[in-house]
Amino acid sequence: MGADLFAKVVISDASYVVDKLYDYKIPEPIQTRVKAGMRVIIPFARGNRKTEGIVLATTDNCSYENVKSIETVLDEEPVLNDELIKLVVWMREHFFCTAYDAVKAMLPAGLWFKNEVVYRVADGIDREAASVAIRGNKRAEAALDALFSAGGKLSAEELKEKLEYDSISSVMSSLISAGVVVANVNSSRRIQDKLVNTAVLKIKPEEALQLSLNKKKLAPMQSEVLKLLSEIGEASVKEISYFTGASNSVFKALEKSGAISLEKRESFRRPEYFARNEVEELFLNEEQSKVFNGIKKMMQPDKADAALLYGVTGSGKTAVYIRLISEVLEQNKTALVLVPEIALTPQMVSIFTAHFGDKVAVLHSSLSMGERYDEWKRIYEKKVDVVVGTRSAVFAPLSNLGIIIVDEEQEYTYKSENSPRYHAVDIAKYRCAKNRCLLLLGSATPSIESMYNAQIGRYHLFKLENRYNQRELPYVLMADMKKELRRGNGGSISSVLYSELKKNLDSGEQSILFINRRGSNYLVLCPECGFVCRCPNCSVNLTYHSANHRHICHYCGYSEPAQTKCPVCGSDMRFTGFGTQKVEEEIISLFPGVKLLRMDSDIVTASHSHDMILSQFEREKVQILVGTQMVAKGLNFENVTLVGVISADQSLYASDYRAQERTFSMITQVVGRSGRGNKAGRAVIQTFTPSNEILQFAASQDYDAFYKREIEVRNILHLPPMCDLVALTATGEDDRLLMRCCLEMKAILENYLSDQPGVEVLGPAPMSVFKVNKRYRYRLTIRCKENKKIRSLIEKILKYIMTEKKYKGILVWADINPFG
DNA sequence: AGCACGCCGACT
DNA sequence: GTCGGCGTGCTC
Repeated sequence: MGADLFAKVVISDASYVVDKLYDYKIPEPIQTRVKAGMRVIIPFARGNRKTEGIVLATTDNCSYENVKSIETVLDEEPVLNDELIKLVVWMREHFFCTAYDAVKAMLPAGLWFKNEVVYRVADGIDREAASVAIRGNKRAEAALDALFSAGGKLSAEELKEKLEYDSISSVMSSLISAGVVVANVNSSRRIQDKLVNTAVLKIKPEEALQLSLNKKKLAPMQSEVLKLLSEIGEASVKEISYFTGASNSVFKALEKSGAISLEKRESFRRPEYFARNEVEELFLNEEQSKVFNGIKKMMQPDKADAALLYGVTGSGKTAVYIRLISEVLEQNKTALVLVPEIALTPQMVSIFTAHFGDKVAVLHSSLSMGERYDEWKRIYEKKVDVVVGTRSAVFAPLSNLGIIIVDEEQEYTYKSENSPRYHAVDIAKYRCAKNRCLLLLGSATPSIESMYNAQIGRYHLFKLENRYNQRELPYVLMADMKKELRRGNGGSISSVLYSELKKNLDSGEQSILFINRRGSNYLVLCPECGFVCRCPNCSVNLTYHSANHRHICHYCGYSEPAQTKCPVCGSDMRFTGFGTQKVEEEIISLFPGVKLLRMDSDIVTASHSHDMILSQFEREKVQILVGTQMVAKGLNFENVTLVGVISADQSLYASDYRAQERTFSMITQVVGRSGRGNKAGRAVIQTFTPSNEILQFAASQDYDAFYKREIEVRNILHLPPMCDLVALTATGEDDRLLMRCCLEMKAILENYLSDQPGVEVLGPAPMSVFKVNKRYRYRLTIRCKENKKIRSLIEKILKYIMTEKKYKGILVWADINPFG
């Protein structure tokens, strides 16, 4: 008898309140199989319902008396390594999520298990014997009827459907304890490993060649196949058939003769990227070389460090990244590159695949589940050294990390909006510290936080201040929309933008118009009585969508047929707003016959991808491209010499403290799209407040002045990076109860934090969209320097609200430094 | 959060 | 006796 072994397990469906480590005994027969990082099925709670969990550690002692045993092991190999297991625990404490929230963020969905409880009639029990055992319980009889009529076996889902009552668990557990029924868990994965039938040469290549030439002994097709295999050793049956025309019987015959064997080999589903055959030689200019050498010097073995690379748009940050990664690979280490949104930066992917070929894995949201899973597996199996991906790729199971690069680190897409509410840069920092490697943040407009860290010496700062090939920055014009209005132009195109567009149409150069708003938004209102169509579930106005002629709520998805008459006074309703569609219509009426393309979330669907629209724009020399956020990033077209920002104001005067920063960054990016070729670029920014300081800084592309002003504001108003803002958001259907709940949370916070200097609790404030899906939303904001004491207080408050009966129906969550 | 368990009243 | 409703407290 070996010594007892125990596992520390976290449970998949545990709520935040009961989420902790549970001890389970590892039964003797599976003791050698169970390792930390493997998922298991365990009995949990009083009903011993079969639950998925993951082993975080194994020990040889256990202080808990009534310890239960692991039932089955789901994985053959750990799916999380030691580093990621530690990260799970860290995330749980820092982001107020359950351990399994963190686990799920790390694993591709294709690897998740679907655990289905299946009930089966116990061996040797017939219908009569079952009745006797349960002595006439009506519900149990009904369940037995259903079970027997289905042939003795039903999943919990199927059984629930057949019975008229919801809670089958108590009935089923009584049947199980009566020995009439047994329950099993059927764990299946949504994505299976893809296996390909492969022909493998089993004799020496020379021998195979010899044999293939012996036409008397061998059928012609067999000889063809052997000849091919003598050159390449092995290939998939499908490929060989394609080249030779050989049928299945040919392979069977060859296998029988012992010349080849047919084996199932693992294959990887990979998306196709536009093949870029020529790998451009990377020449770094003097400035780039200096930066490259500086950063390279920071990459000392076994040294964690961080750097910020501030490089103006078009200064060639990517070339520096590539050279640094090559350097890392030479040291036999791996590299992780995060990008804000791959679909918007296809160029970036093609550059990386061109340079590192099959050594790169790409992870992003538009991959199919199978592709995503296989890319993950290639990383896990150490088949790749470089990973390029969006937010969740920060969890890529690369071992031996040498560098993590976060490109355009200020982008909001790095912050997760759902639990776990992490920021990819924070995770990257953690991983770099643990792996003792370099964190490199790159940006044309660094976040105020990162630049501050650079200023106080926490990050090394590197600058690329010149555009590649000394290209000039675009010349920026401001259009005063107030003046336009006074002159009687109520449209969305100012006279300045009009004349610049005209110039480009005449010279055959292309223009991009940027609308900082989603989709084809039209506010629907009555011009007579002022009635506005509003969502019945949320406190927002509905917008008109021409695609389906309906009014739609952008928060909950509610929609109704478009109304043409005002329901209050009967007048004709009017659509107003700066949607892409409206701008499109205006352009067409201003420039009849113009070639124009629109790009927004309505147009960009599965059938019309970004790539297709953009390549059409380039190929057909479309004169004007009108679009939302999508046109702001990464596009690189030589013939674009004019960019127009239709309205800078909505974004600039948004209510959160990051609005200025976001607007500056957005305008800088958009303006950078202009003049990427030999011709100089222009940009027009339309605004009602042309004297606004931030817009002035953006127009002159003066990041330093912008930073100086913004950090002063943050200092005076006590905002990040001078402190942290921890948000406690609560939602509920009962407005007054919700308010009471928030006030109690505030009182608890103030009471326990009174000894902490400089800590302040703000709110409760209604969220900018006060009501979503019939639920009201308030937020408390704690202004503090986040620390262990505050975190544990917040954890206690969350647990208290979640379990307190009087607050039934209220949901609360915490978010450190939320975006918006 | 589930969900078993225990207590209690109603009904056959 | 048996059924179902609801309050209580635990989850290795």
